Amino acid sequence: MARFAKTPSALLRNPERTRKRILSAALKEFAANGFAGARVDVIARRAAINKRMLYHYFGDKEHLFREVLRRKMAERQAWAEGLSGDPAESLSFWFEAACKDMDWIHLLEWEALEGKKRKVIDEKGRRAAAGRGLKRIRQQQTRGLVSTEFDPRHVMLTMRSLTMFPMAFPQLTKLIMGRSVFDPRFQKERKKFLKKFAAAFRPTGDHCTKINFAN
Amino acid sequence: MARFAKTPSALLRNPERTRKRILSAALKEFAANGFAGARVDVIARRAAINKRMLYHYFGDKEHLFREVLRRKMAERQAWAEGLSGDPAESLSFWFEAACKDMDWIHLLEWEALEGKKRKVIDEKGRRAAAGRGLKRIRQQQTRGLVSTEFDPRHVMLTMRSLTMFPMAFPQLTKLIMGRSVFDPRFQKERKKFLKKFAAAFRPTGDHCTKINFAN
DNA sequence: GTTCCAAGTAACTTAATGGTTACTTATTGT
DNA sequence: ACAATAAGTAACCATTAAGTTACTTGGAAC
Repeated sequence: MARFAKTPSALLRNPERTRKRILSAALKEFAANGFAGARVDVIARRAAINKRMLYHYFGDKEHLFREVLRRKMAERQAWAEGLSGDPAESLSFWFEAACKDMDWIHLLEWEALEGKKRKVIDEKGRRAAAGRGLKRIRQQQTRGLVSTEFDPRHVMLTMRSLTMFPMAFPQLTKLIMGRSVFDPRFQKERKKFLKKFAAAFRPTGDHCTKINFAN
Repeated sequence: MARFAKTPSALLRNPERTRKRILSAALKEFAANGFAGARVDVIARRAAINKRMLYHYFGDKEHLFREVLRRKMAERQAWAEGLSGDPAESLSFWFEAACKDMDWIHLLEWEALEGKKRKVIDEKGRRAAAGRGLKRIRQQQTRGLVSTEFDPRHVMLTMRSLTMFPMAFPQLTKLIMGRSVFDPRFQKERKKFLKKFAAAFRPTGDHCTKINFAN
């Protein structure tokens, strides 16, 4: 039962460590190359494990892929729950999140491109998460922070668009902005822009009253 | 010189037709599967030509890919020049364009994901096209149709985001909207939303005067 | 009409890659 | 102590897919 000191833990068998190594290597590889482009041997090499172990733990490439996605999904969903739903805040938050976690953006992008065959992963959970997001937007509408002119679904889709697009299409962003999407100056400017632009979601009717009300 | 009627043209040698067949089959295959995922044999089969001809005309897979991209780029750039730069109009136009030409969206998406190694195709031409777009936006600013509060580059990036995102991430759109991105109802609703939302770009300050002016 | 090159075909080579076989070694429950 | 099982390794296999070799044929120029 007890593990003796003479056995240097780094060299001994350690299923947990092996699993983790495989998963994190796989995340990088799948994010960088998609499912079809990912190389099982590369994952094994980067995880510093024998390729056979990968099949031992995960069955095959497909299952490994799904497991990687599942974990990212869960991480991300949890990550999002603390949000108020105020556009100005949400936009900044999600934009920053996208900047910090390119792997996530890439996985979604690969899913969009390769996923026509494969069924959507964790559809139930994601639909539920989307539902909670919509609810938060509706709350903001009743509080007068988001215009009731807009369908909450369209608001949400729009916010996703604004926050994810630059990282999803870095080459277009570079062409338009003249700066790399990773350039901190771009990120700062963009955040500032989004803050201003968030006003677009606020109630602003034909009558001046609403504007004054919003502030 | 003269071609005789007895030779049924469909069966005879015809370099032009062969090239075109290869290119259009390649477009479909690359758009659907990216560079790494595309299968040369599939392209050949779909083009109803011998695989060897593909190498005869285009050298290798890589060159064929670049040629396909180049052509789409050119087509698309030409396609865009007739635009005024008015947000309401542009948003509708580009959104509709995205709906109608999913291949284009996909190619850009593949470029974003796979293009880290490969250098950007036709960078000069695209940068120039972007520059012309920015100019149009600046014109709209001086005409008072777009707020001078916003950096034209950010306006452009925002407009691209709004118009391309749903098609680029159909699975997210489906999760949020509850409808397929191909559902005509979605497309119609979205166009209506974008039309309203275009107001976000119009000048609208802290003073009521501008709102009245905008309408 | 004969020569010559582009257009076209079929069969092959080579390398990569997902997955497996057959084996050894550590750990653990009894 | 000792099966039984889980963790781990190395070499192998089957398939696939990009690219080639070696060849034939149409047709335009002279």
